[in-house]
Amino acid sequence: MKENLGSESGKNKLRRGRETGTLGKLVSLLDLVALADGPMRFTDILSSSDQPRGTLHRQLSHLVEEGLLEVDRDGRYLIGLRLLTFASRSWARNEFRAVAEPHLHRLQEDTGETVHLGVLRGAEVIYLDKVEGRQSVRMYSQIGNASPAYCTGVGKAALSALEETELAARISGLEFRLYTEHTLRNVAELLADISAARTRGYAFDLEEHESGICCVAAPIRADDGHMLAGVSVTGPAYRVTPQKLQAWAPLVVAAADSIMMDMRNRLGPKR
Amino acid sequence: MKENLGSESGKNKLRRGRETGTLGKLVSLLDLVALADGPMRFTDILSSSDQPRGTLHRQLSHLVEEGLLEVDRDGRYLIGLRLLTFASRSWARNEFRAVAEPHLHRLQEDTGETVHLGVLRGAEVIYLDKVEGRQSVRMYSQIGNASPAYCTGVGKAALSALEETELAARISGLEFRLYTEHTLRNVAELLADISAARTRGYAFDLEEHESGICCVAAPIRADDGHMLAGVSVTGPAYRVTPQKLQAWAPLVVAAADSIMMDMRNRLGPKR
DNA sequence: AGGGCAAGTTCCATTATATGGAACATAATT
DNA sequence: AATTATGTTCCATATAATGGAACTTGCCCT
Repeated sequence: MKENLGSESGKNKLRRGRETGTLGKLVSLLDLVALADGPMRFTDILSSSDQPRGTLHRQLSHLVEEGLLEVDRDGRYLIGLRLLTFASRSWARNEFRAVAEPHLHRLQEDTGETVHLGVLRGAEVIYLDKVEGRQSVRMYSQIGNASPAYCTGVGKAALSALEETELAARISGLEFRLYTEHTLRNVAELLADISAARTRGYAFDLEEHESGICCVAAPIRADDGHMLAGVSVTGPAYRVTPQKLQAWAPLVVAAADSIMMDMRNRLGPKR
Repeated sequence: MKENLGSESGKNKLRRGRETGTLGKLVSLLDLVALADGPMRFTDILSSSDQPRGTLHRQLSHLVEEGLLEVDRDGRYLIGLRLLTFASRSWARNEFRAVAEPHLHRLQEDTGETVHLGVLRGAEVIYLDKVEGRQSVRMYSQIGNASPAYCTGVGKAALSALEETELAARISGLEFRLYTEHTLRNVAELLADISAARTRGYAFDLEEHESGICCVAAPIRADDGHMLAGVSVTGPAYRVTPQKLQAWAPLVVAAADSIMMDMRNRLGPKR
């Protein structure tokens, strides 16, 4: 019933990509529930997925049994706390994050604004850390969040570290959602912006993702380019002028380079 | 209502409780990798799980394909960032956490010490939120972390809100690991402590989980007792004397009650 | 170097597991 | 009370997972 097409020997990069059998279907369900605005009833899920009722019911039961989903007292499904526990460990033991942390704090102190660390996954940025000035409120708001690379400073900075061909492959067929009136509209605009960022060595986000929010970001090439990431300084447009962003750029680039160096020299018991 | 014990005609070979088929095995793998101290090589996993090589290889490949695991450049496996993204959404949309947040901040301001919010899952506490005073460093350190209920203030407070029979069921057969010299040693000691907490209305943790760390915690009964949780104020023993803990107790209880009330009155479109 | 050995990957017949249609239950609505 | 929407269980069948073995690859050792 599924995509059994696709050939034999050789890596088939199907557009549907995933060929992970049972797991793929279950993860799709997790995704569905995670992306919903709130708890979902059985029927909501039934109509959004194309599984028959019996099948869906068992799949959900298994996910609940494993703690990946939970059922509230009204019988509605939501993402389970077990995932939070998994993520907690993942984050706490993340070497890159740990190496970067002191540099993020220094950058925060030097600029007084919020500092972000994010890694590139495909054409998305996943935020790994965030250091704010005064208020520690909303601490988790960004961490773990995945945003399109084309409209974020960290994303564009990371993209600018890619080879031309690799870059083209990643952003081809991208859908450009207009978050604000300044959001880039298509591949051409994005390529131009990235090209500029590449020659400068850093990227800007001028209210492209969220109105009133600007940032300057620098790329981080870690693990021989196997991992691409970025660090940024972000603030409200009324306070963070283009001149300030420009002035901060060297600091951001320096922080990114320091992180890269530390990653290279990290104490490896192995390797 | 869950527990579909062995039962009918099916032949269950494995004694292992969960009967979630393929998913159960994959989640066990996730657990294995998540709990490891660092990245695991294929062989490490092979020897820790009892799967044959071919099988394990495919399972890991599927997990990687879905982003639940990742492979570093040395071919070692670690927990994938995709889980962080799932968790991020789970956390951001968690109604209980959102309702509690303002109360946590007020409690933090009133006491000047760190405030925790945790929910009870089985005999474990999963920390949902944390509000610190000055330093916002280590922000994630607790969130998502799962700790035994018997040695944490939040855990014992939540346990004290259980019915006797339910309580007995949850803590029977518990293994008591001695984290410090003050950690409770067995069910009897735990029951006595919980009994005292129940009459008081709040629980203490006097360096039972971590040396030099004390706290006072109150239980939160939400969703008609369907969900049990707790809120606590924590600090270093040299600064947080038993007298101070005692003095804070009413504040903590008040915060817990306020959260409970807010949960009851939350704007429910449904139900 | 090259021989030996461990680590990692692929293959495919067999078997276990997931599937999905339909019957069965339960709650909501009139 | 009847009707509809919603949730749950059952079981023959189709599908996907299994695991033994063959096959690479990379590393260490004399």
